[in-house]
Amino acid sequence: MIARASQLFLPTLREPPADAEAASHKLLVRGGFVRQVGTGLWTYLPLGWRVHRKIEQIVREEMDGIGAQEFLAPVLTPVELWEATGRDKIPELFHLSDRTGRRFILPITHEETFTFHAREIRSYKELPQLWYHFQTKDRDEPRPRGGLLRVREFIMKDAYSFDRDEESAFVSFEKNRAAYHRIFERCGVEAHEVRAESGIMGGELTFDFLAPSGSGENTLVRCERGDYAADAEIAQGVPRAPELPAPLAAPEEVETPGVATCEALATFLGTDLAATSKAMPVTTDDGRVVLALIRGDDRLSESKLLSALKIGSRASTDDEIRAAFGASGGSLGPVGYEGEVIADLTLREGQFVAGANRDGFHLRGVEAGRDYEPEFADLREPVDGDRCPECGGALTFQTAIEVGHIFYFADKYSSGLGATFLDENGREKPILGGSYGIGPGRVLAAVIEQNHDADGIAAWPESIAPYHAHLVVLPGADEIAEQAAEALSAAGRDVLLDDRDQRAGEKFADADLIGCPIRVTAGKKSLEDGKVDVRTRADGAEKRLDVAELGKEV
RNA sequence: CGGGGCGUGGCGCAGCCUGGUUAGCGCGUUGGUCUGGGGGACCAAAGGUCGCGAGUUCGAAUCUCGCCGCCCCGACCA
Repeated sequence: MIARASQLFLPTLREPPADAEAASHKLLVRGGFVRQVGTGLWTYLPLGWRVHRKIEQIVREEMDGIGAQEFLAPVLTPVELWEATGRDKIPELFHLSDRTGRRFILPITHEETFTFHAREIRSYKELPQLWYHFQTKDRDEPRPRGGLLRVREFIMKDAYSFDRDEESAFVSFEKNRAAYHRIFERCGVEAHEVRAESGIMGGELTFDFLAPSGSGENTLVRCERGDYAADAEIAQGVPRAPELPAPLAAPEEVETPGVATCEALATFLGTDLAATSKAMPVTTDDGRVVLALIRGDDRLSESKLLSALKIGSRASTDDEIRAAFGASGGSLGPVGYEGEVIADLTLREGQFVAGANRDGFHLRGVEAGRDYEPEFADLREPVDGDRCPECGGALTFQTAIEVGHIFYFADKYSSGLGATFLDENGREKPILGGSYGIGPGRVLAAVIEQNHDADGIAAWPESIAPYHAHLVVLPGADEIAEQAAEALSAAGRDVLLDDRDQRAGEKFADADLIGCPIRVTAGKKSLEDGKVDVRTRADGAEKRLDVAELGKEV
């Protein structure tokens, strides 16, 4: 097809909006792909919507390819469905009422609605089922940010699988997982599957797809050799080995006046910082004071602590610490502490310096299992310099965007909503479910984050480009430009024919900005030899081609 | 929700501290002339409740208070 720029609403800007920071945010606005309506609320302009739709189509083809059936469920949802699963308390939900006072919510995902429909499934003979739709999600986000990176309203492709047993559910899960890899591949976005945080729930099977990006809210940790990838919130890096002093037969108290941090302690004693331990008392939501113990050179990962304790917690107050330990922060340690101690795995072997629970004193030679009995868990934040837990290779850290998420949740929704089936033996069982989400808008933003330069988007992958070719028409070359456009269009290419009455420089700048994979220029030179210049946006390679060859060559 | 910042023609900004003629500048827009392969030049023009509301004052874009909106950091994130 051929679109004429002179007739499009294509408001490109020379300067990025003052409040934009993320590259994708700046370029999407400058290139006339999107415009902001309010915080976290965006309109896709025609150019942006074309990209969105192309991404949708790829997702649709891959979902259909694994036997998924496309639905369309409503946004406005009776609150009773959400009360049935207990999710009506989620703070991100928008609530509203109709004129008679009936209450509704705007869904953040559609598990309830699809499980509601799954109640029509009566027999094991109707299973498995895999359903999906593209539908608007609304979320009362505490802080939308970064243009399209985190928004309050967006379209998501969400799919729901319904199976009779775990074995079957696992097959459904694997199908979706494989489809996701194909989707990101086809969209030209680099995305890595990582095991995601299971949080307090635990036991659930969940993977994120993270796209490395200049801006984002996740940190992707990967092994340089490609055999390990995880979100930093759960990644298990292997830290360097500490230089431990000669072991002692029993802990030995040393006076450490005025030493309040591990750094000061290591300096004072002349030991390796990694040979000290850091005591971080936390108070759980149910009021217990738990001593979290990590190596002196590490930072406590709050997400890992949450997973380990299976309950929320906060740093204990000075008063709570004094009451529990009889000492103040800076001199705390596990030895002699009556409460729970949860220690990082790095402290399992060896002797470390720890607080003595006596102000101004520490203990040398403290050994887990001998001097205190902790529960062990992975509690440390991985850091640059850690080694791969699989192979010992170097780990790299990259900020990333979560572009997809797959989740197996068993009967979590079907039990609340009463979605059951009868098996061969006539026994009623809960249907087992999983959900699979992709945000096309985030994919779109991720592609730009991964493909841009000083001039603009460099370039859209062929598969999702708003147009395949940006045809720059210079004065006098209208006729040959039309022929070139026809040739490209006949070959199945989408053509943006830039027939605006603008300077050459502006058209070239806009072409670079918008980032179609190739730029075709018809100008004065074309009038002499009937050829046009074809330039590849990604690498700047340029060649002159006969109009007749265009369809074949490009 | 805590911290920081911003709000002035379509876009990007100055003016505010130290109140005082018709509120400026660049880009863009409209008309015109010349131009024409990397955001060209010149001429003319249109376009602004200075976020909203109170207050102080003879007088408020400017000072005070309140509210709203937007951005960034943090908390949070099914």
